[in-house]
Amino acid sequence: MPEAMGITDATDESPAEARVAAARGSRNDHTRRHNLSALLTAVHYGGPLTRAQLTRDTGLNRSTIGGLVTELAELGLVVEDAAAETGAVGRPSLIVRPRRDVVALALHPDVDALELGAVAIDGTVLARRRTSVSAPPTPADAVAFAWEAAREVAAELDGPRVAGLGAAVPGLVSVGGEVVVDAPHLGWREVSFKERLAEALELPVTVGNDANMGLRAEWSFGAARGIDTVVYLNGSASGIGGAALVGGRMLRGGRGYGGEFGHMMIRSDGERCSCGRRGCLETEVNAPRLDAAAHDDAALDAYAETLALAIANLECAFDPDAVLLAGYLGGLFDVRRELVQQRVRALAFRPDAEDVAIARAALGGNRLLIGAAERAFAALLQDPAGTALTVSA
Amino acid sequence: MPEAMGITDATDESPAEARVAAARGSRNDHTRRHNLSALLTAVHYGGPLTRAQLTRDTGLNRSTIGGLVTELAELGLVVEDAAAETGAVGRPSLIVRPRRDVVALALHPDVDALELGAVAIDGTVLARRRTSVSAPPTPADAVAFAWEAAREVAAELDGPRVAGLGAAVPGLVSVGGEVVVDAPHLGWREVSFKERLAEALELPVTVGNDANMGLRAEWSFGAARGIDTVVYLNGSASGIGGAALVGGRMLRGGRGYGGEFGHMMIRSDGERCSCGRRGCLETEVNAPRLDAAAHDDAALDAYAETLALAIANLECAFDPDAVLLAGYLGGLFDVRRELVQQRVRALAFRPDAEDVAIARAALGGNRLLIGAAERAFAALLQDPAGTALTVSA
DNA sequence: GTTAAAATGTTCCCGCAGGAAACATATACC
DNA sequence: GGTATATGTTTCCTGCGGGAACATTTTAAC
Repeated sequence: MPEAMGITDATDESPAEARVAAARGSRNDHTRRHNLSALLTAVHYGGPLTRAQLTRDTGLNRSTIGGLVTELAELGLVVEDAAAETGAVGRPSLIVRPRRDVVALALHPDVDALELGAVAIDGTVLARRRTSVSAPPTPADAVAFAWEAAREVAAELDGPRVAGLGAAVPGLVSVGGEVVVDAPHLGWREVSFKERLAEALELPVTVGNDANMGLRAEWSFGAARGIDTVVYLNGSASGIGGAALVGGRMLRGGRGYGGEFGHMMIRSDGERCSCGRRGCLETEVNAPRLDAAAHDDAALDAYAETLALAIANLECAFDPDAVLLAGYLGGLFDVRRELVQQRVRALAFRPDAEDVAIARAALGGNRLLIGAAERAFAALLQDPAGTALTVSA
Repeated sequence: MPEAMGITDATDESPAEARVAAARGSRNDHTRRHNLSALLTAVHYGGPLTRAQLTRDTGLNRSTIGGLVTELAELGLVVEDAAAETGAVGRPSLIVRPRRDVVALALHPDVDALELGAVAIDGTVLARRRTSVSAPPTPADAVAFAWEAAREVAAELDGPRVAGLGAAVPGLVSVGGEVVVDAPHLGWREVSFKERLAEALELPVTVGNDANMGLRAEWSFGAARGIDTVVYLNGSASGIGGAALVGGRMLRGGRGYGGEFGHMMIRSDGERCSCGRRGCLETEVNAPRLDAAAHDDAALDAYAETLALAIANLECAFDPDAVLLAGYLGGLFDVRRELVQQRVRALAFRPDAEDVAIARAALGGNRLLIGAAERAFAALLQDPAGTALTVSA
């Protein structure tokens, strides 16, 4: 886990971490929880690891690692395999891997389809169900689909143990995920989606914005793996969704509405946007316009320039280590890669602009499922011994 | 410390917290360090607190608090006073207060002056030295001034114990504070300011951007006290400095150049900025222009409108709980308060825009000294027993 | 004034967590 | 087959916080 070393610690840059520390005393068993979490998290992100590797990574004692791994195995979260052929001198170390029958469900209600997946704790999508819909689904549609698809998926996987369900919703979600405040393309407003899903499925549910889920997935297993300062822009039929990771923390904002980069003003004389302002990025560069310009080089150049301006503005605010483009913005970047990079460098305010990697997102159609599942796994990863799994028959 | 409760925890929104957990095992004595830190931090931010209050706030046992407070007292960091008259039933609880002879030095080199202050661990500025300069000071000037002023201040305070020195520099500072990459108004480029200060003063030194230091101060003892999602804009002779607190974490960016909101594009047909782009906020609204418009209502209205547009853009990205304005932007806000608030609401993309408090920063001339000192205290607050103090005679 | 009640400080002992060392085991190399 | 090396396992130790019992200091009641 060398990438983890780059994260700034609390002393350095996080005043609030220090203040929150004042509010919570620490008991002795917190240590155990923390270390169990550390190990499960390590094999979650790092794939199968030997006990020896875990010992080195954590700095803990061999004997301590032994006890911790045994506890995780007894909890049914990991298995230990005999070592493979390594060719190294010495007793081969046991390989610790997460059990793939521990899964999270991921739900993605969108304008034209409903999709549910079961994702193993190692990040692989084990099963999925998808239904196209002619009209945007209502919350009730989505709950009913989730219930049915969850049953089918559980049967297909032969009784997985489910950590919870994560839902990626294209719209504004309140900061705790309780309420879908406004999902314009779905037509949802002030919907207690989390509660309704939890009641129907009898699972722990987390609901979040789709762009945040997408970035989470890319950070966990995709193009932003282990990079903790990232700006993410996703172009879809429902506009441009944005998200950012700031020093390893997901930008959410006070009410949960942060990261709406699609509505950053990019041309003060631009067209009026549905949000009431002028020249928002998603009004200037959107799917219909790009489709229309598919074979118009000059128009594509202009859109690339606009995208570059947006990226330069975001770099100015966030100074990210990576800018990730997904959806049709990823497509535009593919056909105007050089131009975008060159213009971003020219427009960049800061030195070392070439250090910022602009890249297309990697996970494709699995992105939202993986991200939402990641979100659902978070509680288990943080407290492996204290988080119950639901055996789904 | 009720304000601390609003901070989102790692499960909720901070994927990287989880991953870094994997990289560091926890030993048993980490608990002790954490709890010592919690207590010292509590009295640092919360002022004098009784042991009983600490017991309630931390959830720790009375006996544990007793041991911890005794250790902090033996370290010379706090003193225990007999209780004041409370009128409450029961044995009066001892009052724990930080010792005011524990100080941090704060240095602020600016275009027209050099300033150094000694700030006690309770946040009060105990002593200061200031020198006006006719030309921007060189790094050598600043180091020489710091050395001399530190000696004078130490003499005045009769041998304080110094946690370190923090410097607030108006310019880009690399992420670890090692290098002042570019401070255009000072004319500093690629200066190893931290190392030079540390060698001259023989103290632990931290160097940071002035806007970050300002926001840190406001978060600790000013208008953003305990608010963990904040956008900060400071207008000064050297342009507009920006900073942001994102979920309690200071926005710094991958190289330390984050938060440069002064160079956010605000008018695509605006004037060319020194950074090469057009219509940057600090080109559109700056000190000379505001001075010239001091008695021109229409011009002031226009500048207020531009400021509102910038705030709306920032709200769109950050969804802050508070927007803090300092320097001449605070002045503009004072004379066009209603207009700015009304225009921000009208331009806001999100619902509940009225929840966002726009306010003028509070700490005035002490802000940078307090912020830089806070930064210097951070190591001591995080590890009270493991951080040495320098006795300054 | 005396006594009771309440809140807090202090002391002593316990359980739990990780560390360290000794020992056991499994591989490669000679 | 013996040795060096790396790792798993066992045992004992230290350190930390919790809890109970006791001591102390105040207010309230009579």
